[in-house]
Amino acid sequence: MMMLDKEDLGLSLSLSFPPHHPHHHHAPLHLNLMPSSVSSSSSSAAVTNHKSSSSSWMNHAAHILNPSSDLNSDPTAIPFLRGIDVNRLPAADCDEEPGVSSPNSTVSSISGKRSERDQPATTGSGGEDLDADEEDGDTSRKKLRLSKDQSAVLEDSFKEHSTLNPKQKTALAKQLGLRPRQVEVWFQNRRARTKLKQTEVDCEFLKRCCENLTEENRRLQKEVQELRALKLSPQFYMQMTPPTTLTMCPSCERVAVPPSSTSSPPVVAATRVGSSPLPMMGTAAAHHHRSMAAINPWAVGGPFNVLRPRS
DNA sequence: ATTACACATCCGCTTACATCA
DNA sequence: TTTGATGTAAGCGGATGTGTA
Repeated sequence: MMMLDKEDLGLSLSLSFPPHHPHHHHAPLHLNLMPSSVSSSSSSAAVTNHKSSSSSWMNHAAHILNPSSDLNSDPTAIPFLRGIDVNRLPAADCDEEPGVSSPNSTVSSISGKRSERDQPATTGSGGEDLDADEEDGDTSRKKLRLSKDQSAVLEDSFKEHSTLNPKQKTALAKQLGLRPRQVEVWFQNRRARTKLKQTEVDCEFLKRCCENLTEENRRLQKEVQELRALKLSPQFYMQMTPPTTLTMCPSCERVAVPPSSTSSPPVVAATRVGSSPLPMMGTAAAHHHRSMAAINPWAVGGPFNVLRPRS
C-alpha cells in the first residue's frame, strides 16, 4: 500500500521540527550518522520536548532555527493538489488503488476541539468539516485509508514543515477533502513514525559506538600488557619498534602520546600504569621529563640506556 | 497583577481496522 | 479460505501554552 514513509524515513534522516507551536520548541534536526561526528556537537540536543526528550538525547545535531519557513506557507501552493481525489466521494475514490477505497470508508472520528472530539461520533458536531460520510449511528470505528494522492500531498507538506498552524491545517484539509482533525492526526502520527525511526537510528548508532569502544578498549588493554612486559625485559625493550600510539617512560611508568601530538592540549592525560593518574608532562614541576621526544626510548642515544626495573 | 478556566495542540500509548503474504 | 504480521488512522489521557473573564 502506501509505503511512502519507508524511503522518506530512511537512514538519511534530516528531521525538521520547525518551532511552530509556541510551546513546542522543535528545531530542525540534522542527524549525522557518522560516528566521527560525535565529539563535535554531541551536547546539543536538537529536539526538545516539553515532556520527554527521549528521541534526541544523543543528537549530534546543529540547531538551525528557521522560524519563518513554515508559518505562512500556503499549502494551496502545492501544485498537484489540484484534482486530488476526495475519498469521501465514492466515485472518485476508486482510483489507482484497488481496495483502498472501500465502501467502509467512513470515519467515526470527531474533528475539532478536544471537547468535541470526545463526543460520540453520531453527534455530528464537528461543524463544517463533518460531512455526509459521518452517516449513520454505527458507533464502530470504521477506518479510512487515505488515497495515494492524499498521502503524497500530506507527505509533501510534511517535508516542508512537520507541524501545521491552524491556517495551514484548514487549507490542507480543504484541499484534500479531509477534516482538519484528520490532517492533524496524520501529522501527529507522522511525527511519531519519524521519531520512532529516529530512535531506531539512534540505537543503531549507539550499538556501533559501543562496538567501537569495546574494540578500542581491547586494543588498549593489549597495548598496556605489551608495555608492562617491555618494562620487565629492557634488552628486548630497546630493540623493538615503538608501540603504535603510546610511549611510556619505564622509570616513571607514565604513558603519553607521541611527540607529534604534544602540541595539542593535554586532554589525553598521561596515565600512570596501574596507579593513580598524574598530571601531564606540562606540569614540569611534578615531573622530571622535559618532553617525550627527549625520553623517547627508541631515539638513538635515548635516555633509557640504563634501564632498570623499578623495585 | 494574579487566578481560574476553557481551549488548542502536543505527545505517548493504545486500539481497531485494512492489507498482504 | 484462513490466519498472523504489519501498517496506520484514530481514540484517549495527560501536559502545557494561550487567551480571557
